[in-house]
Amino acid sequence: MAATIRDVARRAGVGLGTVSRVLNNSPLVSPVTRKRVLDAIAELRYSPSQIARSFASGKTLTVSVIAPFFTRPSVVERLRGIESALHANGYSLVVFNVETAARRDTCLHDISRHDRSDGALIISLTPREDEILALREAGTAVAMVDTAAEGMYGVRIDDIFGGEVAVRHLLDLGHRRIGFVGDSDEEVRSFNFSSSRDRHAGYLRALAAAGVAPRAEYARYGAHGRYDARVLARNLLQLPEPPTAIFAASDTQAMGVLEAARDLKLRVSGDLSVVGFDDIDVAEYLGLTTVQQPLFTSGKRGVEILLSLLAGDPPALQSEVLPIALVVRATTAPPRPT
Amino acid sequence: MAATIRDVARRAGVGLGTVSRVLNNSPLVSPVTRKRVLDAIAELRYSPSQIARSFASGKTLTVSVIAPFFTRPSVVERLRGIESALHANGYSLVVFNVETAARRDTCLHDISRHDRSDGALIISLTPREDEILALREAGTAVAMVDTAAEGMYGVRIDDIFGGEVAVRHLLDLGHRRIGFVGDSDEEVRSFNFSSSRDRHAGYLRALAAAGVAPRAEYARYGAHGRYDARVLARNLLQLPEPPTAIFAASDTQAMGVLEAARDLKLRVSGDLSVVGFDDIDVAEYLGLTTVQQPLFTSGKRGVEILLSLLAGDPPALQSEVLPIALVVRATTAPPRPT
DNA sequence: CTGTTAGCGCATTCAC
DNA sequence: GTGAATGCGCTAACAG
Repeated sequence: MAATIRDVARRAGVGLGTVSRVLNNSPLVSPVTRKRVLDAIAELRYSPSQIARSFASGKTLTVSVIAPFFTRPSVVERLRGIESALHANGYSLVVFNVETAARRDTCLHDISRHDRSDGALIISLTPREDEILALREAGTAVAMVDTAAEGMYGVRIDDIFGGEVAVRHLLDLGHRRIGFVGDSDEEVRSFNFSSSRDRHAGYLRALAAAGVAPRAEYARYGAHGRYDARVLARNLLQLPEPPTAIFAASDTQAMGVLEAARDLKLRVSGDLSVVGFDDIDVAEYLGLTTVQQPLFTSGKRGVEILLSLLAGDPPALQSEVLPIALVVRATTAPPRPT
Repeated sequence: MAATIRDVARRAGVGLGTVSRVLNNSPLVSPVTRKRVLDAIAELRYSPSQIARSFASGKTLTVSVIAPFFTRPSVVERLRGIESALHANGYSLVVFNVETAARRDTCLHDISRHDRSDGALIISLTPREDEILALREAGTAVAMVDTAAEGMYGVRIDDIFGGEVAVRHLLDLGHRRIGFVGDSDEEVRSFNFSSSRDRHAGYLRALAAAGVAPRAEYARYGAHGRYDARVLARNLLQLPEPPTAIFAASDTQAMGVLEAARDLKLRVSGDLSVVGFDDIDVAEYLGLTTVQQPLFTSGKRGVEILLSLLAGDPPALQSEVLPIALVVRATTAPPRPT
């Protein structure tokens, strides 16, 4: 039914290879021949079979991306950067949404059978050592976005520093009783996320630098999302000596904190200061003070790194670190004088 | 480097076709032979080449989805439903993000070369007649999500009814001066979106049913998103006789309306009632009254429809209509007595 | 510059 | 039940 390259060759009265050359923009074709071929292609409404092409060339012009919870605004924005860069380079994007630990493992395993795609992008998930080994052994081209791992190329931010910046801001405002709401250990472990943990480390570091002793009861962990964060924050705020400020490991969790404040009729920033992380779209709407990171750019850079890997010239830096910035809005202020 | 089916055959001491049969779970293989083959596969760590497989079989086990502005929360949620259903059926998902009219056209055109994928899902975009023709001619399997078009299968909601429900709610509360904020004609035209237009039609219908004469100056259109909606709503609210309620064509635009109210120090719902559409995640956070539609389900159903199409037994209904529901929250109340 | 050839790895006929 | 043979449509390497 559909015309093949052979039909075109016959129609144009040329060899099969010549058509192929025209298709691939080889310079080794005389203008007249090229035109004849192009005419035949147009007349036959020929369109080359991508699968056959991939099969013969070994290249699929497709990249897989493994995205945990791809509905999270921060992930979506990274994906947008990825899709955009990929499309600009003629690549297609196949998406794997990881919402369970089991799927995390199978996805990470499957990409080593580098077959359906030329390479993979891994968002936020850190491969374990054995997985890294398998990937390397299989020779799969991989770029990591928002994480780093031994010997892997990628782009990320300094989450520890980010946490530090957020908490230092609160300290500078005069807060001393500062809470933290982040991802549960279980979640961190089963997916091997690192950002919440690192941001917590930054929180501790900032406290230490200011000579403020951390209190165990001020750090709470739950499933990512508004709902858990809301409960955790409520608990925090009902402590005998509640924190005057809370640093949430993400803007989404910060929203839960804001809800908790609302629940308890606390005024933000009067009674409670809140800092988030990511600067997702709604943060501005909410007037949320947060740590901004270049989400779109991270996806874009991830693609660029992957493409250089595929092209055979790895980037100079293994792990590129993107800049972050504190965005001060309306949810932070000095604590109420006691 | 990687083992092929031939290696496995040799290793197992069987013919090449037998291995293929084992791979495809053909019953025409004796248990002992099957075991021998499976052992060889395991020993060689063989994994069949998907491209070769697709090439030989003509099936790619991949579905393309064309999503306009896939960062919009409503679209993301549909995508999640799509990814989930696709994965459950062993299909991969390749995503095309459409953010310009030009890309809309090329994407819609490209899927007719049904080659890289077995079929396509089109979200929210309505193909024009010539595009439908091309799709049909090419024999591409397509399911539409959130739109409908002559002769195409798909799943959607009744947006006109949805608009009507929203506005009737406002009328029931006693509002008579009701504004509308929706997508600009230009946007609607270049992408061929239909939902905003339909919801506006529902708005008019509800007004008519209540015997309220529509006022041209009460309907404003701009680019989708908070920013334009905010400006439009501000204009609306600064009219000599401003509306007491505004129906926004989407929750995102409703957020812009809420911002406008904040700008003008109007209290929602005291001074102004607001209704959105979609019931995206933040709607609950905002206490936004809105029209809920089954986003995840729409994606899931879209996939199911597409798969039946691919399986050769088209669904009974061409265009399935999903239910919607008014969710009354805190942004609507009776108008202030005059 | 151009035509011809040999596979890419597998599914799918066929004979046996 | 099983093995061998053909071809999917194209690219790449080779002669010319």
